[in-house]
Amino acid sequence: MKPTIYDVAKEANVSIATVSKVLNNTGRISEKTKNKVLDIMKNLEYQPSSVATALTGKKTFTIGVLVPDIANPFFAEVARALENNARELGYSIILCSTDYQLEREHDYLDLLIKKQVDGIIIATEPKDVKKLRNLHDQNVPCVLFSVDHLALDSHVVTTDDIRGGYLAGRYLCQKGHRTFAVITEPQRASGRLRVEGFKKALADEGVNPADVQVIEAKSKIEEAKLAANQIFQMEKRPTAVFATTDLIAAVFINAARKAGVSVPNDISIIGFDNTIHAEISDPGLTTIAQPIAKLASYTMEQLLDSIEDPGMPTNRIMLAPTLVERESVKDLSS
Amino acid sequence: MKPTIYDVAKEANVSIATVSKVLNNTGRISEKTKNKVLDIMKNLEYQPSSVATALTGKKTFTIGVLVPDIANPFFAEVARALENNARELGYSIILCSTDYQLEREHDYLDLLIKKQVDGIIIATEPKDVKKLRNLHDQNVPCVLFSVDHLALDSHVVTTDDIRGGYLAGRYLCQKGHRTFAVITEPQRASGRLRVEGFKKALADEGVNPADVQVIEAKSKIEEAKLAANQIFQMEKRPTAVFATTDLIAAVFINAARKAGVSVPNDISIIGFDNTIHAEISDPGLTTIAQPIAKLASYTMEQLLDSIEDPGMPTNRIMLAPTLVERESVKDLSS
DNA sequence: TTGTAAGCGTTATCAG
DNA sequence: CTGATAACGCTTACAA
Repeated sequence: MKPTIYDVAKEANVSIATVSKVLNNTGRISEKTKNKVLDIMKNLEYQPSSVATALTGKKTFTIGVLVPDIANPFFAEVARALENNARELGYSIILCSTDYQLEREHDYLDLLIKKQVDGIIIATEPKDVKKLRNLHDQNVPCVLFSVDHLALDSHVVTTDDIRGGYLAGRYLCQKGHRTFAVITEPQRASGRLRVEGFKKALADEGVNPADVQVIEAKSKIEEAKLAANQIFQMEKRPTAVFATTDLIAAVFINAARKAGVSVPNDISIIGFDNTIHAEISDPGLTTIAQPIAKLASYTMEQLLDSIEDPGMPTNRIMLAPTLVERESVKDLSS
Repeated sequence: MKPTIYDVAKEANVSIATVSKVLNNTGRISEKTKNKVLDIMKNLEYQPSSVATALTGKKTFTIGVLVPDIANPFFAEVARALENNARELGYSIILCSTDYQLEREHDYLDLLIKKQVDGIIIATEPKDVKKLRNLHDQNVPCVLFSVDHLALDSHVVTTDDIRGGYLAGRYLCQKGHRTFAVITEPQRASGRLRVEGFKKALADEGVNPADVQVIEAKSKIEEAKLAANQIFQMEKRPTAVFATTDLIAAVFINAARKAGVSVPNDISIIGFDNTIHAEISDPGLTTIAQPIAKLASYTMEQLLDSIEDPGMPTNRIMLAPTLVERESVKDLSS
C-alpha cells in the first residue's frame, strides 16, 4: 500500500497534524522536526492523496475542458495550450470530446460535477442554455472559450471573429479583388460572425456585399470539396474566396488543382485559424490566425479568478486575430 | 451548497445508510422507501461526490493518458479513441501532453499518482525506465500504447510496426519499384522497426536492402522538407520513397511539386499512420493505417483488467496495420 | 512547538 | 428492511 500521513507520522514519532503542517508550511514547527519529517517523507516516497485533500480542502485542482472534437487541429491546439497553462498553475485537465453530440455534452457535464472539478471550460457551441444555467446555479465556475451566447452571462474569452472576417475582406480588397465567394459553416456562430465582418470590410471598401456568393459547408473534407467545385463551375467565377476554416481552404486548394484552376493565379483564397493545414498546404495558405496561446492563458486566468471569487462580474474578453500572409492570394492591384 | 447524502436522508426521514443503499442498489430496501429516496434525489438534483466515493471505495474512475503532443494528428486521434472508450466504460481521462520533455513526463507521473488515478496509459517513448518501474512497484496499473520497451514488463498494446514497414515494402516492390529511399525518425523505436520491416520486404522480393538510402528527419515540417529535397538532388534518384509518418510524406509531396517533380509520375511515396494529412494531400497519400480504434479498445481492456487483477500476466498485444491505397504510388509493373 | 479531535461525503459492517 | 457507526486520508481549530 501507498504510505499515508499516518505512516509518516509514526515513523517520525510525531502526530499527523505535525506532518500535515510541514506538508503545507502552515503553523510553526522547529527546523529539526521539520527536516526529520521531510526526510522520512522522501524515504517513504510519500505522496499526499489529493483525493483526501479534495474532500477536506474543497478543491480538486482539476478542471474540465469540453471540446467538440479533439481530432480537429484547432481544438487540438486549444487543448494543448490550455493544458500547458493548467499544468503551470498546478491544475490538471479532464478532457471531454463531445463529438458534436448534445447528449454527450450533458453526460460530461454531469460527470464533471460529480468529480467536483473546480471549473469548466466550454469550447462547444452552446445549444442547451438550460444546462449551462444549471452550472451557474450550482456555483461551478465556467468560461466559454471561442464561443459566445448572449443569453448566458458566463465569462467568455473569444477571438473577435467579426474583426477576423473584416481583416480577410480588407486584405483581399487591398490586393485588388472585387468579386468574392465565401464558404462558411452555418451552424457555428463564429462562422456567421466571420462572414459578417467580411462583408462589412467589403462595404467599407466600396464593394457591394450583396454580390458575395455564400456557400455553406461543414468543415469536413467531402463537403468542402463540393463547395469548392461549386465555385469553379460558376459562370461569374470570383477572383477570391474566403473560407471560414483552414480545413475548407486546404481542401479548396487541392480541389482547385484537380479542376485545373491555379491558386493563386486563377483564384485566390484566404482561410481562418492558422492551423497546420495552412502551413502545410501548397501554396501556403494566407489565413487569419487566432491567438490561441493568449486565448488559453486569458481563459485560465478568468477561470481561476472566478474560482477564487465566484461572485466576480462576468467579463467578455475578445482578442484580436491577426493576418498571416503566405502565398494563396494574388496581388491584382499592381 | 451542493446537497449531500445527509440532505437527502433528512428530507426522506431515513438514515444515510439507507440512501447509500438505494444509490448503489446494495442490501435490501422496500420499494416504497426506495422510490421516496429516488424522488428526493431527483428533486434536490443530488449528485454523489465521487471524491468521497474515491476516498472509501479506493477507485477514482479516472485514468491518466500521457502523450508527447496532443496537437500531433496521430495522438489527437489516439486521444479521441481512448477517451471514447473510457467514457463508455464510465472512466474519464486526464490528459497529459509532455511536449517530448522528460521532466514534464516525470511531473505528470507524480501528479497522476497523487490524484490516485486508477491506471495510466503511456504513449510517450519510454526514456526513463526507472520511473516506470516505480509505477509498477506502486501498483499503478499501466499500459504502454504504441510504444514498447523490452526492459519493461508492463502491458503493451501496439501496432506491428515491422509488419507495417513490410507491407509498405512489399507493396512498392509489387508495383515494380526497385530503387528506394526512406525518411525516418531515428529517435522513435517505432520508426526503426518500420524501416526494419521495410527492408525485410525488399530482401524477400529480391532487392538488396543495403541499397536503400536512409535519411533521418523528425516529423516536423522543416526537417521533412530538407529530407525531401535531399532526395530530389540525388544522382541516382529512387523511384519510390517510404516515409515513416504521414506528415513527412505530406510535406514530401508538396516539396516535390515545388521542385518540379511529379508524384506519382516521377516518384512514388508511401506514408504511415493514415492521419488526416494522408486524406487531404494531393495526390491522396497511400499509407499504412494503424488500427487506432482497435488499439484504443484493447488498451482500455488491458488496463481495466489489470485494475481488477493487478497480478495478471503482462500481455503484449500487437495489432496488424493495413495498407490504404490512394494515388501516391505509380504502378511500374505493367 | 506539538498533539487531540472534529469534520469532509461516502461505503460497509454490524446490530436492531 | 433500516439505522448507528467506524473507516478512508487529510486539514484545521483548539488545547496542551
